[in-house]
Amino acid sequence: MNRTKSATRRRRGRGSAPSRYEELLDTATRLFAQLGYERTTVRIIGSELGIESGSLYTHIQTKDQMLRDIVIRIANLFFERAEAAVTESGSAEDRLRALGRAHLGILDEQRDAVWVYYENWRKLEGSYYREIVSLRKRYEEIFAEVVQDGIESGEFKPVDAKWVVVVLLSSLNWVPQWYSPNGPLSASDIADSLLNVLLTGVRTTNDSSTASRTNSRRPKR
Amino acid sequence: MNRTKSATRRRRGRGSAPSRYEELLDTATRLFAQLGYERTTVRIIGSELGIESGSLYTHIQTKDQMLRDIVIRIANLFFERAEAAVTESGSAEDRLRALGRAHLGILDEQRDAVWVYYENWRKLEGSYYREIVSLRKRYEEIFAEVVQDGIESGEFKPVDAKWVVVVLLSSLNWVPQWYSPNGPLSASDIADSLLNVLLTGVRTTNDSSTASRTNSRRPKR
Amino acid sequence: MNRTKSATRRRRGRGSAPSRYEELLDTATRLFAQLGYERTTVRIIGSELGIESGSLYTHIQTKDQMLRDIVIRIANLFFERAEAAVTESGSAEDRLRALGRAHLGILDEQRDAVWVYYENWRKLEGSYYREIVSLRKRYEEIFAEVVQDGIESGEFKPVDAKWVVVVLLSSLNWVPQWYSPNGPLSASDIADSLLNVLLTGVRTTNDSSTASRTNSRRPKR
Amino acid sequence: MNRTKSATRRRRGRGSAPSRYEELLDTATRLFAQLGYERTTVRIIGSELGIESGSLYTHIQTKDQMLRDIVIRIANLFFERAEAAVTESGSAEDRLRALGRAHLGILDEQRDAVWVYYENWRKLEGSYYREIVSLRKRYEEIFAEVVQDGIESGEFKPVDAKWVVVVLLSSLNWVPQWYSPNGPLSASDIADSLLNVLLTGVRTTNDSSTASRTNSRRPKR
DNA sequence: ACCTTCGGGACGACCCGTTAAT
DNA sequence: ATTAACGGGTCGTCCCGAAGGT
Repeated sequence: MNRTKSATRRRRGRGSAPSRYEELLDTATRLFAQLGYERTTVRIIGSELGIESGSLYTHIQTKDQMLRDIVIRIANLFFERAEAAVTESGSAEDRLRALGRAHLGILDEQRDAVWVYYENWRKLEGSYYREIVSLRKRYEEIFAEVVQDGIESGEFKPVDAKWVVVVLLSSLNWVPQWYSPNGPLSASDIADSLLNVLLTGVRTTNDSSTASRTNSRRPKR
Repeated sequence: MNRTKSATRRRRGRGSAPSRYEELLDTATRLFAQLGYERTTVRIIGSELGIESGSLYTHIQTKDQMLRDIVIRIANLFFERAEAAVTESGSAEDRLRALGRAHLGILDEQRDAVWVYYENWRKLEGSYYREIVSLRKRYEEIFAEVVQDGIESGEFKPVDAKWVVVVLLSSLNWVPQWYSPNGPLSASDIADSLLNVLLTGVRTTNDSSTASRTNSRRPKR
Repeated sequence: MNRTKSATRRRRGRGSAPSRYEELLDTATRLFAQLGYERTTVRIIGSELGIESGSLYTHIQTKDQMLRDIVIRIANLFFERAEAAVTESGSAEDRLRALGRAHLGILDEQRDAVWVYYENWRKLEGSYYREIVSLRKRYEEIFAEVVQDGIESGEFKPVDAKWVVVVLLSSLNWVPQWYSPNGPLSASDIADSLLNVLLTGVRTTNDSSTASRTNSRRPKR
Repeated sequence: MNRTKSATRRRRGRGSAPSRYEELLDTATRLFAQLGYERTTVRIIGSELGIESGSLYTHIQTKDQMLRDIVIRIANLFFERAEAAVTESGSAEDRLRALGRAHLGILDEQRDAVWVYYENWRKLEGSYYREIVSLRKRYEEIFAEVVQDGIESGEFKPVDAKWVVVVLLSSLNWVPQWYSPNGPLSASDIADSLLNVLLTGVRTTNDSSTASRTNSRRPKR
């Protein structure tokens, strides 16, 4: 309980008492992350909060409304932080790094909620699902534009922006799968390390013809 | 159903009729992938096969034993194919490309099973879970060794092999999230495109000092 | 709500403000009539009144005490009005018509409460149930006495008073099942129309022997 | 259990084994009649049948589907029997008596189901509700036509057919409220007694002017 | 060998009438 | 009058087993 409250407080800033619903949502988030949405019963959520499962329904409408709330909040947060990150002027590389740090910063702050988001967003129904799909698409476009900018300005090689975005977002999105918050690496460290690899590449010789060689043997879409 | 049966036959080769259990497993795999494990009831599986749910239990022990079977088979398959891929001699790059193609080739062949694997391996209990963890670890090591080889032979830059593996495996593992089998891209295409980005990098100038710069400014969480 | 309040005022007369309890009871009555007792939750009643369900319990003891109150009031009202109707002197027919008008007049004034009464009186427990049974019995006796009077005075045919009462009370009791207050018929109209049928009969020829004929042929079952 | 089975057998005739569903429906009917639909839980139904509540759902879809089934069957039965009753030729009176006997005959055969029908038909949803409304309307029309025939042939007085039907159907519909199957009266007895009252009337003098007198003295609401 | 029928028994989400603290 | 909760209920669904039919 202490943990829950302090987490809420941290997120919502000092002084403002977190509403009971926010506390429930925090607990639910943690449990959904630990056990999975389906395996987390309302009884478990209740007992974690020290109340009966029925009492939950003083504050929530349905279990899946909680999931929706968690998912939509995070999807919006990703989008907003990304927008904020690219408004800062700077080189394409700087902005890409800002995007990476913003992305993993959210993971750092809201680990459980992010995990719940990744695992469950496809389960949302109808309009909620479509809203998420749309947000995810616009999120990708923010990345793609930065890469495109870099290519056009000559800062980046004339690669296919799409594949760069795929590699970058894959790397970022996969982090929750292996990242342990107690490890020595901060979110920024990871973002920079991943970007270093992506930006620098691996091959010693700058044989840029290789790309076209391998790519050329398929007519492409 | 035709699709299911022929898929089974293809996989088992030699025209041998698939056992009833294999048919059940194929159907279950498809449903677990479509609906999720928890939302797939034994009644749904049965009705998809044209039998009652109770009749399933002539062939299986429990529902989660089916899941175990699917997951473990795929985990082993990934490992075996990777091992096979690196025994072929060749440059580090060639072997890395072979690993990528092998990885995505499995996705191509067994899309549903692979998805089920990704989504559910963490749910396995005790020794099964540990078996998977171990297989995944050894799988990563195969990748790491190739990268390390490349670095030592001078074929690759003296980067941190770990991060290269992270980026590569992330990119590969994330493919199921966006890959549509009806699209114009084959598994090999994708593997090569991803590797091109990784090997070549993005930045025009090879300012390798950037890495240390950005990494050094760590205040930490 | 306006409707409810004015209805209450009308019923209690003398301009005295209806107590809060009366307001609750009016709202509950309306909801019990619309949704049925079981389907009307205390939360619905509260929200209709603009308060929380818990706040209801400042005014009431239990939900079923409200039901009791509604039912008993109506049962008493039926009885009292019937008693008042027969004290007026007049022919048996006049008194029967007065009874009919009184009965349907209550329906007109307190449609919802009457409906609640009909639908739920059997659910009352123990002494409350017995009280209602007794009131209903005495109510019937008032009707039976008037019919008996009419027979003995020669105003009515020498029929079995019991069956006359059954037909009359059935007709009156069934009115709520089809009566719409917005229709063109007043309670008095209906009472008179029903009594006209009952008093006059349907058959053209006054073959009073028919009654015994049909009744006599039956040992049956 | 014995009671249930024999009741089923009686209705379905000898030899044909009643399906399990029919048995459940019989038990549910009895309980719905005794306790009311809302107060009859699936657990009670199960325990009455000697099985767990969950096992009920091998045979039924939902609790309210059982209610629907009971109600619709009875509504149809009323309609079919009425249609059969009027196809027999005879005087209007004969046909009216046949209708009355048919109506109460159903009550006699299926007391509980009829009661459940009366108490719950309004709770059916959407199309089911509309189906019942329609059946009830056509049922009334059968009665109205017979009365109209009687009037036109001169067998009945030139009264308003509508009110005759109201009185007759009210009397018949109200019977379940007071009828005890163990009493000395058969369904046919009751039907005939009610019809005697209705056909013969109560008033000694056949003063047919009364109707207009009483009706005219009210201007209407 | 394969399937059906019938069932067990636990548990799912959710809702009930009601109370205590404020 | 509110807010939060209780505690036991609701219907419905789950996975699984056993008996028996072919």
